[in-house]
Amino acid sequence: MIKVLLAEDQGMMRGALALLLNLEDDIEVVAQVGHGDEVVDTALRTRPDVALLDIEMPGRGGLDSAADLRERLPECAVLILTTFGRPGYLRRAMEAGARGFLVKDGPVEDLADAVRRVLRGERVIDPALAAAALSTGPSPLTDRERDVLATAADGSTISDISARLHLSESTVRNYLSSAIGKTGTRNRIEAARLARHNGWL
Amino acid sequence: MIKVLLAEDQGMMRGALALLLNLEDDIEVVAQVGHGDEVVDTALRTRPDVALLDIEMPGRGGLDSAADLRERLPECAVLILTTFGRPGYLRRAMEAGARGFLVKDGPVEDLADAVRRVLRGERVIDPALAAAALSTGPSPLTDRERDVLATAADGSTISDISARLHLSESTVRNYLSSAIGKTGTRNRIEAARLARHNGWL
DNA sequence: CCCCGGGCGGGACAAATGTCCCACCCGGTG
DNA sequence: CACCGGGTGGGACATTTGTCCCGCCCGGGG
Repeated sequence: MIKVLLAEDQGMMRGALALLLNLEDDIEVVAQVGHGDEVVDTALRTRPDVALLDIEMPGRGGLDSAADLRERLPECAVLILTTFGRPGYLRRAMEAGARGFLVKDGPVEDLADAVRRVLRGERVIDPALAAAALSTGPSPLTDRERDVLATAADGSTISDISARLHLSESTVRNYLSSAIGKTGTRNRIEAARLARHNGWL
Repeated sequence: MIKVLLAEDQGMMRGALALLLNLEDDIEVVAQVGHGDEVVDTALRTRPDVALLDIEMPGRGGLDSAADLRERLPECAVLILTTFGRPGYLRRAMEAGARGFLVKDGPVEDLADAVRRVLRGERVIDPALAAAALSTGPSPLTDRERDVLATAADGSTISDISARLHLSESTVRNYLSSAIGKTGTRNRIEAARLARHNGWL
């Protein structure tokens, strides 16, 4: 029996997936969590063979949780399940030691299959997605540029950002300008959108 | 046997929900579509008792499809199922003649229950959501303000917007300024975010 | 008939944004 | 040691954005 931990914040999705996996007679969902902060604790308690992690979760995200699990429970295979096949997400998932990366667009049948395959040690990745990730390349942004861009994304002004990040307004300007330049966009909004689309935030 | 049409673009979600509903012994999913444009045609062909519609779908969205169904197949009850409980969505859903409005956050058990209840003629709406929709009020934006704000949301400059909407730059400026004023925000980014959050776009 | 709101546009102005310089500090690397 | 990239800031400047006027046209309601 394959023991699975399911981490997904959307209740209906979580419940439906759990039900679906439990229908398989070699799979058992031993734990469900709806918040990123509960992943590691629950995993340590329930010792799953596979952790199925959503990326966009409140609290500690799926990618960070994956890295945590890698460290605290290395025998547990991590399978990322996400809405968005962003290149940067895939890259970070691999760096965090995930064994598989599944997008929610695909057919349900893929899911149980992917669980079995990561447990056998296989890597489960959509080839088209892998190609996209490689062709997009890694993020060109430095840490600070990423911070500033992420903070700017909600409509904050320069002075808002400088206050929140404890930087001078000049510095914020410079980082924004440089992020805009590196992303080849025309203003902070386009830059933030592109960075988000590529999974760089 | 309750015949259900399921419209949802995310493959895994659609499959899981269909499977879940089919487990109920008084419910049968007679059709599944992953694109808004197929809703009405499929409904006319399969004559479902209840249409379960996602709002964010490629092609014709769930709200527009709901209105279409109301007209073309009035005996079919519409149940909206959405990720975001935006006040404006709920308002528009009701105006489009939907009989229920469910958010995907809730427990799976709610789903089959909601299907049965809308079929009995009941209205299924989360009371907290209804209160939020009423307290938020209807959109203060005029049609043009909405168009301009929606076009501005992706980082377009004034001249981009004016070109795309066949308006002069002055007019675009004026609409943006007025939308910013009405939303009580400080710039187009905040205005667009607030409008989107409230389901006004 | 008058008024009002909405669509459309012009002009002038202030504020915010984006660009391109400059400078300094620091840690790592050849 | 010299160099380089990253983090941090300043200053000057052009462009864009946002605001507040103004005007015109139209249709609907009192």
